[in-house]
Amino acid sequence: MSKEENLMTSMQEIADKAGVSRATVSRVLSNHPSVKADTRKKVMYWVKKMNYEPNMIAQSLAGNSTNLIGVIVPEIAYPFFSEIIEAIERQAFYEGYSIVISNTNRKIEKEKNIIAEYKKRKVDGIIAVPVSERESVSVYKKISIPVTVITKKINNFNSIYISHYKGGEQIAKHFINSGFKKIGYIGPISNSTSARKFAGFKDYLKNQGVQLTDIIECNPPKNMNATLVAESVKEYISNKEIGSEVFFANDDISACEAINAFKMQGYDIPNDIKIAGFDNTLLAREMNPRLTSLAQPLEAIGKKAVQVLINQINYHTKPHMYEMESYVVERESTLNLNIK
Amino acid sequence: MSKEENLMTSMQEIADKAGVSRATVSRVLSNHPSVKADTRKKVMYWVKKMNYEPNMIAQSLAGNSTNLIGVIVPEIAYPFFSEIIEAIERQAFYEGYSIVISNTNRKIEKEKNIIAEYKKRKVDGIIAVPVSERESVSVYKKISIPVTVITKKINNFNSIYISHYKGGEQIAKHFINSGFKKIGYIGPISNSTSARKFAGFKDYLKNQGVQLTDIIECNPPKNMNATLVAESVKEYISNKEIGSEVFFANDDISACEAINAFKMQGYDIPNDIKIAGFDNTLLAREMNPRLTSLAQPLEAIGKKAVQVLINQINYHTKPHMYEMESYVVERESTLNLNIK
DNA sequence: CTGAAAGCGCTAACAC
DNA sequence: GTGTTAGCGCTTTCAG
Repeated sequence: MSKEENLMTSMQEIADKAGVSRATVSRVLSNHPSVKADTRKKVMYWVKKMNYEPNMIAQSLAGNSTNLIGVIVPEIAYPFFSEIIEAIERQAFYEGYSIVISNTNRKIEKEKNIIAEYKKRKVDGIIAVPVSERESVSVYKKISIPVTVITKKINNFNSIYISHYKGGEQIAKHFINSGFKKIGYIGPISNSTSARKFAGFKDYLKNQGVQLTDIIECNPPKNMNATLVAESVKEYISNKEIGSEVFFANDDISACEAINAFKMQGYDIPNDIKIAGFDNTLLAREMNPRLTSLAQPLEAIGKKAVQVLINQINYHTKPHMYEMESYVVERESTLNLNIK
Repeated sequence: MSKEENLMTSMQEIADKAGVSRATVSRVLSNHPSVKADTRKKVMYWVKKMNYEPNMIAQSLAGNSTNLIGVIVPEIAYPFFSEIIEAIERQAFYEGYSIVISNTNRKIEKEKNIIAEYKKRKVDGIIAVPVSERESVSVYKKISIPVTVITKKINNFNSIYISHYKGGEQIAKHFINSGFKKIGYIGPISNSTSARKFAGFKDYLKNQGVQLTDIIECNPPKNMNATLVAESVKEYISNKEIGSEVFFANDDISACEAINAFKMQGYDIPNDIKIAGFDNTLLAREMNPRLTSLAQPLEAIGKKAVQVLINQINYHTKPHMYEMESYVVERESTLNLNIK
């Protein structure tokens, strides 16, 4: 029990073995040019032999950088976010960073705690989906850590996002090009982000002289439990005849819920009613029928977020807005059988 | 530009303001009992006032603990894992730990890199879904970091898992109780984990005197892209008439793929063919029809994993096997309309 | 009960 | 080119 803990090979040991100073070992390891090839070789020999691995904690303390990126999302388990996270992890790993992740559950209090935690941990930067444009942002401003915002456009922050308005337009355009005349909408109509999809959708249709036949309003989902959507649909159906051939549901999960609700009332998808979703998550790919959905380039968003953040960390680049391109992925849920 | 970087309030500053030594501040902050109430108050006054936050990096270096848990999963974005991750995050946060996450993509090389990274980072412990029982485990053994394994049972490691064999049995039992006679299976029959589900399923049926009517073999999925399952199903159908009323698909994603394939061939689910999945992920809850599925208690697994790991970290507890209870969640995909 | 002092393992001027 | 010397910000004996 006496001589424990002396197991970690430290830089000093390498220095001793190689007959040089710690500084030289450090130089070799960080590829400092001014080291004689001979010395470098000697040091590397022992590094390999002793299987030396630098202690990142010590490096961080001395060097002022943790190579850690903090990631803040509302809900890790919603496929939309988990797919972005996967992309972030991939790029971060590639760039030599690790990621720490937390869930806000859309609670500003939790978000504040997370940020405080990340600050104490000295993460080099943060990639975040802010809970609230107002409250979150004021917190982000106070901390002196680079923050890159994703999926939302926030002034004075590096932001990587798609235009939800355009996304709505794209769906509308797709519907019209597919020959649909009677078009409906399922989702929130007033919550900020969701409402923008709706606005783009509605405006585009209006410009084309198309009136929305049905609007099934739902509250914005507070979490992945979207059963409210199914209920809204059911309630709507029981009060009113469906006049639409096709619906745009505000996100994939809502689309799934709506499909289930419609089916339960005897409607067949896509024969009686067609539906499109938004986000193009795993749900859209696996649903039956497979879901037409507006694809956000999740892989690209994650990758870009890391790149932009790292730039911000290293070069203090000025905030910039990166609007990514979205596109419609067509699948069976909106097959227009009349047209064919 | 001259006096940058002196912004962080350090412990020394608090000590100065409060007229005590750094040691005392440290004691106050770590709730050391032997501090006069008066002194404590004085120190806390300045801590609050200066908004002091300890530097965790320094704490880690001095104190030998990072309060970091490394999490290793095959695929962050598969709902099964992302739901566990969410549970892990919740519990870890509650216990004062942060989590760093990486994807192995089921590649042993990536896993080794991750472990090396975690080691350099001095994570206090690791929660892992090993890529391979043989190879991964030998790596885990070498590092001197507590490891808790989840979703698999590995000797000499704390393991939190369900019995896949029993899970298979439970599905079989459920089928029989539901009055099904002609039963089929879709999935791998030889890969380790998946094969155990199959074994339990098959054995239970056999004991009940039921022969499997159809076995649609698929390779174990190498990632979330399970289109191979749909192809296997299609191919099977084209060669052979389906003789089963109900199928057990090895996981939810396979069940979804199978449903899509069956539908494409004109079968209605659940009228013509019933299907059950495994894992009870988001997919099962949202699929149409909603999927009967064997539920792994994901929340419980994640929570337990954190608790067990922390115990292992603090008290060097001996490895223990924690077999969690699974259960069938019945939904529309296996509705037996003949029985009603 | 509190302070002084010795690190934790590494980096980065600054000398030689 | 390489070694010496200060730290980074905190914890923790050891005295007093």
